[in-house]
Amino acid sequence: MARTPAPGTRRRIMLVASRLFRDHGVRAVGMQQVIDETGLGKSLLYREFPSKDELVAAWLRESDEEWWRIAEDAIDRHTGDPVRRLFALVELTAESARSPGFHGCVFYNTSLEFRDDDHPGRREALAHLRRMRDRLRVLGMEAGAERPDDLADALMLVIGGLYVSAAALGPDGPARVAVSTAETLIREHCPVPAAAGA
Amino acid sequence: MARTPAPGTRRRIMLVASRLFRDHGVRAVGMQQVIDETGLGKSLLYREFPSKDELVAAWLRESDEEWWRIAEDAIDRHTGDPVRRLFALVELTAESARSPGFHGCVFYNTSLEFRDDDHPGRREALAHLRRMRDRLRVLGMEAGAERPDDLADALMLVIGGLYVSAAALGPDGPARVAVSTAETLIREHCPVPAAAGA
DNA sequence: CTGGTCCGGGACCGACCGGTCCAAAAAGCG
DNA sequence: CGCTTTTTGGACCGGTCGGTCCCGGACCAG
Repeated sequence: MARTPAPGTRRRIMLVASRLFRDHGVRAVGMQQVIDETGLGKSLLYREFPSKDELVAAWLRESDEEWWRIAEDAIDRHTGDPVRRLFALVELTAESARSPGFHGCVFYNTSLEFRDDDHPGRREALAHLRRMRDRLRVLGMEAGAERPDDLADALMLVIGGLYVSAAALGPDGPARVAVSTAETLIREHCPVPAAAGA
Repeated sequence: MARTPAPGTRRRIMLVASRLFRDHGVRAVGMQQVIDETGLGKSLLYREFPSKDELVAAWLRESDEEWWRIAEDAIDRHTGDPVRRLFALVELTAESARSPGFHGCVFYNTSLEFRDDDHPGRREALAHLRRMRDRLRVLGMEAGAERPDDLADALMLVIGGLYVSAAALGPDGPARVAVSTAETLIREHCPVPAAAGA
């Protein structure tokens, strides 16, 4: 008998593919390149992922899961302060955009690379973006925003703008005011809880 | 002798290339496709544009020029009202993002497709984005913003977010609050000119 | 008509694309 | 050891990429 169909294989592929897709974009990376950099065989990759499209989709699915693991953790560090919980999500994106070789949000980027709604990668990307929007809306509601939908969408704009402008013009571009801009918008949308005095 | 090296040729190529690149992205469009849809010969295209990279760069250069023609015109429709002049630029981008097959800002998109700083297309794209930032800063200054740089960058975020989110989630996504968000930010940054009374 | 210019577009180039197949090597097991 | 299973990685498939070359026809001036 045989077993051990190599447990770490899938993770190894995903690690390499993730780095390549993130740094260079999906269309700019060939499957041969992924294979070469994993050191694995071609058949092994195509057994794990039946096609490039599926690899892309799986990559975004895992990226989404990882994002929410990190994000919910960051949010949970501010239990009891609903405004800061909302704010944490913006801070997290701003922080990620400050990393050296940053080239934008993989979800936005992939949705732009594949404009056919049937593409599995695009579908995963859009699903993530909708989840972001929803999460912001709920957090905005809990923060007491008068119009949580509007606040969530406004923050989505700031976050999206932060991503693309940091990718294009770097962290010293418009991205530098992202956090303070979000702060302004949150304050505008949330009635002051009469902090200490009034 | 000979002449008439076909005067409208360049424009015809540019028209087709522009539509294809805008709608499908640069990497998704082959030169053969451009040639086929122009109805022109292969040799003619490569005489006018020595390579695809140069065609892309020329496309963005012309798109930039066209943008500023339209934008300055929109701005000039509000002479004497510096706040509305600033606002006009945001309204214009919001309007363009509402067109049916909208797939984002060609400058942001192309800069994301080509991440090598030596790529001529990327260079043109980034140059345009810097011009946007500068123009917003000057308009912000003229509108009496306390910190024109910060206002310009905040508006860049809103505009960038508007583009990507409209491309991904459509005009009913976060893009719908772009104009009102920009309004909020402009008001926040510009000391009220004591409208009528005070 | 003749001579010359311009142009459409197919042949072709080497390279790479995503993907399939398979032979040989490697690794696990008794 | 030998047997089985896994794995490697190259050969190969048809197709497309950007780009070059060039043939034949259209066009025009004389």
